[in-house]
This record gives sequence, C-alpha cells and structure tokens, in this order.
Amino acid sequence: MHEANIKGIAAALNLSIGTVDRALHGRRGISEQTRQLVLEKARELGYRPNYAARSLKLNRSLRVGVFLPTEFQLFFDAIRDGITAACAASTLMAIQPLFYRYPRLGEGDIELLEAHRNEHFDACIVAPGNPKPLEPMLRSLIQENTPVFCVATDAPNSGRVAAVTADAFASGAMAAELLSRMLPKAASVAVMTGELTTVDHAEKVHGFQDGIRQWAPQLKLLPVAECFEQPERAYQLAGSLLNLKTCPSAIYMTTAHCAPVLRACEERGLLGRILLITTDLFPEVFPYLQSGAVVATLHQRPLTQGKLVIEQMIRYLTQRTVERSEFRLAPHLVMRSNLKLFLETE
Amino acid sequence: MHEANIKGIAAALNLSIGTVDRALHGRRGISEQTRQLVLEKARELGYRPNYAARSLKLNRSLRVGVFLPTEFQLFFDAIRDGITAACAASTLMAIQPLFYRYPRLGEGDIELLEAHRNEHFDACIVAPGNPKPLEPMLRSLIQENTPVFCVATDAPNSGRVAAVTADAFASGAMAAELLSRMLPKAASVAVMTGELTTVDHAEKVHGFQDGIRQWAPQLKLLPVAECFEQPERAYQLAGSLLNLKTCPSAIYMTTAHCAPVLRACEERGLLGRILLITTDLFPEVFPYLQSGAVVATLHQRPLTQGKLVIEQMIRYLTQRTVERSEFRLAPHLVMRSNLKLFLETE
DNA sequence: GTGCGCTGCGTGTACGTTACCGAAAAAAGC
DNA sequence: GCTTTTTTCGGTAACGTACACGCAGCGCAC
Repeated sequence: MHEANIKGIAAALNLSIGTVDRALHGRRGISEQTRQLVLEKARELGYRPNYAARSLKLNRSLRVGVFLPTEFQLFFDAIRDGITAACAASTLMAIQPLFYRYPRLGEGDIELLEAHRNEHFDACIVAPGNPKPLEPMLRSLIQENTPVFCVATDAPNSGRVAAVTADAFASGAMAAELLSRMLPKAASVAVMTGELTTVDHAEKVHGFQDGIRQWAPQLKLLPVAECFEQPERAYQLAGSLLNLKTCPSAIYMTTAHCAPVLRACEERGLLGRILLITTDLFPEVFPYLQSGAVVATLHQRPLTQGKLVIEQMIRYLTQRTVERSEFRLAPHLVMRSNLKLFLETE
Repeated sequence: MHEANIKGIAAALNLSIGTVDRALHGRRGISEQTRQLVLEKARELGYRPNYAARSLKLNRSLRVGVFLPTEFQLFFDAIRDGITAACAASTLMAIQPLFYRYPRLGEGDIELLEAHRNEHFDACIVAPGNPKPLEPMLRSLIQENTPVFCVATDAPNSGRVAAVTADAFASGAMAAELLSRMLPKAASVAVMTGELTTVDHAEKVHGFQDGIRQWAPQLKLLPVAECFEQPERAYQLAGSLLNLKTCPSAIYMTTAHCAPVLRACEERGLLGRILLITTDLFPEVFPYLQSGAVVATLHQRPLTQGKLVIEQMIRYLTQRTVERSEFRLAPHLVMRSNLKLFLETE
C-alpha cells in the first residue's frame, strides 16, 4: 500500500525512478518492453500519482485564458467572480485567470481568440454564443494541447473537455409550469426574448412553448417577440403587447432587458395584474420581486457556473479526467420568499 | 515575489528556516522578539504557505468521523454520498470518512459520540437534531482540538467551525408563496409536519405560516398536524383532514412520510384537486410529481450539503479559515418541468 | 582508430515544508 | 566558582515527483 509510488515501482522491478517516470508519462528514451513492465506493475500496486508532490515540483502558476462577453455585464461578471473565487480557493496550484472581453455573446469572440492564439494558455474558457463558426478555432486550440472548457453556453462538437451551463430548456419549462398553475382559466401569455438565433434564448422559448402546450392547453401563446437586445425595442414591443384588445395575462421574459417591460407595465397600472416572470437576477428587478409585481425570476447561477468550470478544469489539469463532460445546472427559482438568500451570495 | 517562502524569510533575516518555522506556527523554542521579527517580515514579503509542500511532507491521511442518523435513509444517504464524493475528489490530502449511524435525528447521537470519543478524529461532522443537550459534548471535542462541523442542522452555540444547512424557513416560505399565487380565492390550507420539537420542522412551519399570513391573507391556516414520524399516524391525520366539511385546498408536508398522505388523497379521488407540496426528493413521489398530482417538492440538496461541508472542512484543516461560518443553501423547487435534472445527480 | 549520434537507463538535484538532533547561549541551582 | 537545566537557534533529512545530466553500449561513417 505504502509502496504505491514511483520509488516503490522502481524498487519492485529493480529499475531506477527515472525509468519508471519515463514509462508512466509516455516520455521517450525507454524500450517498449520495459514500459509495459512498468505499466503492469503500476496497475498491480495500484499506483496513484501524488498530486501534492507533482504540484510542488512543477510549481508553475497556470495561466487560464477566460474569454467572456462584456454584455450582459452582471451575468458574466458573476461568472468571472465565480472563476476568480475558485482560482483563489485552489490550494493545490496557483491559477491565474486572464480575462478577455468582447462586446456581445457571439460577436467578436473568434477575433479575440485569434488575437491571443500565441499566448499558449494552460487552458481556455469560452462562452460560444454561436458555436458553429467557433468550432474550428476551438478544435485547433485543442490540437495544440490547450484544453477548452465552455461556460454559460456549449459547443458540443468542438472537442471541448467539459461544459457547464444552466439548463435553458428547463428554465423555460419551469416558467410555463408555474403559469399553468397560476392561470387555471383561458388566457393569453406572451414571451419576450432577445434573439432567437442565440441558442440559449431559443432553448428557453422552446421549453416555455413546450410546457404551455403540455400543461396549460387553456392558455393561448402569443407570437414570440424578439427585442434583439435593444432596451427601447423591448419597451416598444411591451407597449404593443399591452395595448392589445386581449391584454396578455402573463409575460415570460428571457431577455436581460426586462426593465423597459416592467416600466411599460407600471405606466399602464398593470403591475400586479399581469404575471411577470423574468430571467437572471438584476438589481433593478429586486424591488419588483420584493413587492410581488414580478412573480419569479429564473436564476442561472452564474457564480456556481464559474466555480464549477474551474473545479473541473483543475481536475482535468491534474488528473486528465472529468466527472462528466456536461454539467447542466438546474435554474434557481427566485421569488420574494427566498430572494434574500441570493442577495449576498449563492 | 518568488522569495515569499520560508527560506526567503530566513535569508532576509539571516535566520535559519527552523526558526522561521517555529515563529510562523506558534511552536515553542523561540524568543518573543524573534517571533515578532519573523511575523513582520512574513507580512512584508506577503508569505503564503505552500499547501502542496506541506501536504507532501505531512502526508497524513485524515480520519473524519461522520455521525449521521439512519433515518431518513434517502436524505442522509445523499449527504453521505456527497461527503464520500468530495473526499474522493480531494487531491491535496487523503481523507477517510468514517461513518457512524444512530437511529433517528436527535436520538442516540450523544451516546454514539461518547462511544467514539477516544478515536481522536482529525475532524467531526454531526447533524444535531436536538442541539441543546449535544452542545457540551461538541464543546469538549473542540477543546480537545477536534474541529466540529454541522450538516443538515446546526448547533450555533457549540463552537462548531461551520454549519451547512438548507434554509428551512425559506423552504416553508416558498411553499406559502406558491400557494398564495395558485389559490387566489378564500380557501383553507393544511400543514403536516413530523415533530415541532425538531428545529428544522419548526422553522419550516414558521416560514410557511409567516408566508401565508403575509402573502395570502385570503387563505385560512388549519392547525398544524404532527405525525411524529409515524407513517400510519400520517395516514390517519390526512384522513381526518380530508374528511373535514371544508376540505383543505392545499397541504404542505414537511414530513418525510408523505406517501401515506398521497395514498389518502388518492383513495378519495382528490389527487389533482388538492394542491400538494412536499419536502425532499423521494422516489415514491416521482410519479406524483410527473403526473402533476404533487405540485412541487422542496429539495434540500443533501448531496450539495455533503460536498460543501467537506470542502469547508478541508479548507479549515489546511488553512485554519472558513469562507463563512454558516452556509444556508436555497432549497431547490422541483416540479415536473425540472425533475429530470435531479434524477441522476444534483 | 576516432568521432558522432542514438538508445536505454541510472543518478542527482530541486521544489517548500516539517520534524528532528544537536550546539550554543543563557539561566538557574549548588 | 562549577554543574545542571532551560532556552534559543542552526543544520539537515526526508516527503514523492520531474527533469536535466551523465554514461555506457551500439552502429555507422570518415
């Protein structure tokens, strides 16, 4: 048991620790025969590398390139905070996150990655807003031995090691299920989103539509309103929705620009008369949640996402394994009853 | 920067590393004057201990005593699973959880701890169902340099290092808020609990009552029904509730014995006509959640609790610090829309 | 024969820390 | 004064790993 280290294997085979090291790490300068001998013995003795010793010897501070958009500030800032916290908490090795920002999800990420190709990070973390065109870039990074991790959104066919996301479909479905319980009679419901070309938004809308059809056949789905992430457009769209003859009884918002919609409701005295469900946890929504004007918000736990992706990255960098390749977090339903649990931290 | 180690401090002060070690770790055999000198220099150079080196040198496998009840099996088994997983994931040092079981929360815990006093664990994890009589025991453990951590329930005045719990008050409040939205008209609601002497149950009931009074004045609260954790008693109580002239429109269950209540409803053809909210995630409730007969269940995330308490324990054992002394997790609201996210794992 | 490159392996050192064993100095006891 | 004890400090060997270096032995070309 206590011989399950490199020295022990060497002693058992009458070899030097250098040879065992070469065999275990696929280094050259060893005959294939000896290598097999060592690997067999290692398995027999149940060899598990001592990460403390390895970390001590290597003593390198890892540089991790983190490529996340500036927009939406609060959401991605929370992910960055989670990443920073998890890096600081890592006692096994010093990890230095290097943050790079591009304007918006799916806009400018390729160019930014291209510009920092030559930096040779020990790992990269990205949020592929538009996975397809990004895939070749990620693929080539991986071929150059830079493991890639996805956060917030995923690029499943890029060869990334692991992805940490909130389950967007479930997010929409949860909103639908809530409304199905709160609106027992016939009524119409609206959904406002950012852009349907964004995978994340599309999945939420699908989850919502699916849920309404399945659990609330009494509810009529109004056509999806896209605000293209423009606040004034969101305000305008909300206005036209609320001015309809049959004003919707509920609005589900997957866009980060919910404030203009709330304003439109408030101006018409409709707060508390329309069921409003939002996405993510923005400070401007706090008072509306507190008062009950917003029924609930679906929190995608960015802080947890950031922590989790770093934990998995460390695991991969030290052990070359991951728990799973996909982590789909359950969104948190935040209402006035549990809001205070989310104000300070997760 | 690269001199911020023990050797660097020693060189800067023309001392030996042995002396610096004594100063930094409060060991005896050093004059107070030199100690202050070293501590000052350490602060100046920004010394941070290298945990990899420490772990390598000490190379001790920690023994952690985990004292959790057998009942309720699934909940505490999930905590144990979280603890096991987090221990296995710890690469910095080998951690060996030693599980000890006593029949029920608050029943037999003191005796079991007493019986294993002399084992001298490196740390202990307990779930104090009845904190008051347990406190002296925990206090004496701590005085013997065995740090104590609480999970599931807390003993705030025992000197425990940290506690990881689900916010029970929020749990009840969330149930109340949901009902306040789903039952807009006058109706009566019932709450069934295990035992009100259990802190956890009492807090949930308080949260629920508070929430109903605050957000649903239209709802009438029936007297709290205690089943004292007996299935047949739960069945009986449910029967008398359902036979009332004004049958309750909703039942909130904080007890683990919700199956008998569901059976009582089913026998009377009331499934789907009464809003049912349960606590924790029991396999026997899955089909009821799937069908919508149970509106939602408040999941206390035992797996996460187990992982979190071990992470904090490791942090404390290596750094003598904790992030916070209280971790109150937000309960997860599990409905049919997100159930599948909880079936495999958290 | 000499020089050179290659393969396969052993040796030594260092990473930062802790735990010892002594030595020197100081203090205490006679 | 001397011995004995205590205090204060220096020196060094590990812990398990990674890697640079060294060194035979061999083949090959000049």
